[in-house]
Amino acid sequence: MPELPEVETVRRGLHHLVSGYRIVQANDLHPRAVKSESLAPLSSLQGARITGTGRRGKFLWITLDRPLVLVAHLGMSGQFLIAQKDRPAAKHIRAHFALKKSLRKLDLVFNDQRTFGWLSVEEMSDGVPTSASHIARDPFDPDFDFQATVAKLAKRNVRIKSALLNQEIMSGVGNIYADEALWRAQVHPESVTSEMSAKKIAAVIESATQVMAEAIAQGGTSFDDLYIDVNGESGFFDQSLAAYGQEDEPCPRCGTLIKRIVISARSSHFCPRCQRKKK
DNA sequence: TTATGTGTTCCCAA
DNA sequence: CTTGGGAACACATA
Repeated sequence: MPELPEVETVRRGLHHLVSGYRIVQANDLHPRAVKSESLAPLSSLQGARITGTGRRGKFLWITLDRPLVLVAHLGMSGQFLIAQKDRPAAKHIRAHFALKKSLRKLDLVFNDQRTFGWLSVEEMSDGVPTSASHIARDPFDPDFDFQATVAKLAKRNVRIKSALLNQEIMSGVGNIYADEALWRAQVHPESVTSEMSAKKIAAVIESATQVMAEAIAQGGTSFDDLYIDVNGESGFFDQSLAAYGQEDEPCPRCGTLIKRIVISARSSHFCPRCQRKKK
């Protein structure tokens, strides 16, 4: 399931490959492919030219030469793929776009095994599509307010792991990068935010930003071919994971075996020696 | 057959 | 009204 680094990898790929192309044809191929709140069906985008891309947290959008955007959320398994002859056809295609730029033609598909992802046609409001208006800025947003985010976390009464997954406090972090950020900051995932020092909270945000920046540089994390970019390529950050998915493997910092616990129905991986609740 | 999964939203209780 | 926790959503794989 794509988190910010994977969504950003997809956005960059799309930006590079489809900017300037005109949507010749657009069709949804599954009843849940397009959000019910969508202002219009995908077919209404026929004739529009793609001018660029945008992202906040895990929400992604394609801008057009009209006052509407095509918004996408990849959910747990959504993919944008450029069809290529030498690649087997994707098995869960939910939407298809035929694109054209002078004599060049491209087929862009939205593929999604688990159908938690969606597309929708929306208006922009305050710099983001309406469906993302409740999503907090991510740490790569030029207007991200670091101190305000520390303060917001400090007054919550939740476990830090849950707070990191809350996209209304700070967006972009999912289960993988939450575990990695906490490992780097040496914070126990069950530490309660209101009991943490501002310095510790700041360290967690800094670690999250740093680990996501490194992951973007590696093209994201791919465990299997569920996460791949628009060209079908996997990212390499899985080789750099210190905690996530490393149950019973030695902590890269101290050698203690990484432990797995469940916090609000999600797996959390941490080092029981260097991530203590009291610190 | 059962457990698990990179996410979000909705419902309920405090 | 606000906040936090858990279930639900759907499908594939181990």
